[in-house]
Amino acid sequence: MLLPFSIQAQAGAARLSRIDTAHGPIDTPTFMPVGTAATVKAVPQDVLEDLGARIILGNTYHLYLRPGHELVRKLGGLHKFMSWERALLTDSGGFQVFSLSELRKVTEEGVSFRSHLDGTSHLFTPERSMEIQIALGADIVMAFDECTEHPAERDRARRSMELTLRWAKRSKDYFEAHKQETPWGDRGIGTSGNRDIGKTEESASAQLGSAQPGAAAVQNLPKAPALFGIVQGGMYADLRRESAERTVELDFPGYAIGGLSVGESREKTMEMIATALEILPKDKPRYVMGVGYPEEIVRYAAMGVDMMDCVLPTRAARHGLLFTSEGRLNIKNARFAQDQNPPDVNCKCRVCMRYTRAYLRHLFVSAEPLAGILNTIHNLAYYLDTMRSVRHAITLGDLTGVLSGSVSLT
RNA sequence: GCACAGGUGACCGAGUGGUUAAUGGUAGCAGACUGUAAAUCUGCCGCUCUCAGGAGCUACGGAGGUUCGAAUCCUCCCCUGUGCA
Repeated sequence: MLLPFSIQAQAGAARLSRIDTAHGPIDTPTFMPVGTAATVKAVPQDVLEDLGARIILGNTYHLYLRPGHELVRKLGGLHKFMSWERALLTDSGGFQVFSLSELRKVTEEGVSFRSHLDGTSHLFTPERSMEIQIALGADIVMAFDECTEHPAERDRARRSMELTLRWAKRSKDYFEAHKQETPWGDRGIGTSGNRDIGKTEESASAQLGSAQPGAAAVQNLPKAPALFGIVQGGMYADLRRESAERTVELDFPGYAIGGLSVGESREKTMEMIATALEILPKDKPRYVMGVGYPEEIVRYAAMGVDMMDCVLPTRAARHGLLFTSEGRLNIKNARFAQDQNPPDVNCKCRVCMRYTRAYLRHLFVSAEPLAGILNTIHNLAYYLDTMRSVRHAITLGDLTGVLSGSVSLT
């Protein structure tokens, strides 16, 4: 089995499920912190573990340029390199087609980038992206796609979608032929020497009475990574539908919806997600890439999305924006200078349990490195707790509380 | 006391006769951030009004003066730094 996916509870369209990877289980709906350059910026790996992150992202383009995927392979793969024994998903570089649009040229063959680091030229193709992601050793590999810009004319969105479909096929062909070449190979969970990697709070409680979570799970752990296809289609519902259908025909163990949150309205984002979800198989993980604000990810989870990632909690934290149960607060604002409350009075994270807004503001205003660290830890705690409360709500069969934002995060 | 060098908006610091309310930094105030070229970027930053296009006032140590016009030139005064007594 490439990527065991078991749905344990449902509430409306939302599903509580468990994905088993060679590097541990993932309870979904899940939020995946972004660790582009083999680090979730400002957060040590052990803290990510404590916060309950089961899977984080890495980036093909960035890690290929520095330190280089062959070096990472030589050093035992990305998990070992960065000392992260839980699951990893690598983005294919498709988003950089969008974000580095000034530095690249797209052809049928692939995308040639001029490195943002030193200006040198590099050709990324679906095959190359797969090779790099396999060398890095991701548990979940993303097909190489073209993240369509917004706005895009219908014809442009269609051509982009078609290109992504052709690249998806090439990605899959190369991936299937080489997926055994990961640095971790057939090394299972048993040899990782990791702590409690096999169990999660949800799976432990959901499987009461059964064998210890780890033992049963080890049986059918994947021996190779899984490749996800990506739905594109711009902001056109019929193209999204067609993209979803034709991507499903290629048959992947999981599907992503990409090309969203690129400038369109939130209503449009929802519409595109809903459209794709109608087509994507319900018995496989469904991942919306690059979203969103806390209210948004709750919303999408309620619609049946299983996985999401976003730089927002980490980047905004480094810029002084904190997400809390009472809304967003810009910690650098003068009104917090003497505020002795924790960042979020309803949050039990290590930052909120220990520090005041006044202190965090001082750190930020003083440009102390600790400001970004503490802010990021809180924001990730808030996101991960939010998803935890969503999962809990699914087991109770009622998402109205989390959707209205009135649910406690503990 | 003498000789140099200086005194510019909260601070540092350009400008040395006219598009100068005055370049830049810093500090301050606010905003943005969605598969990370982001610990980044943007706006405001003398005062008072404003139909938001502007209008009026006050400003370059102090007081006079020259000039159509002065932060910029002249005189005196005050203050700071360095050196010599």
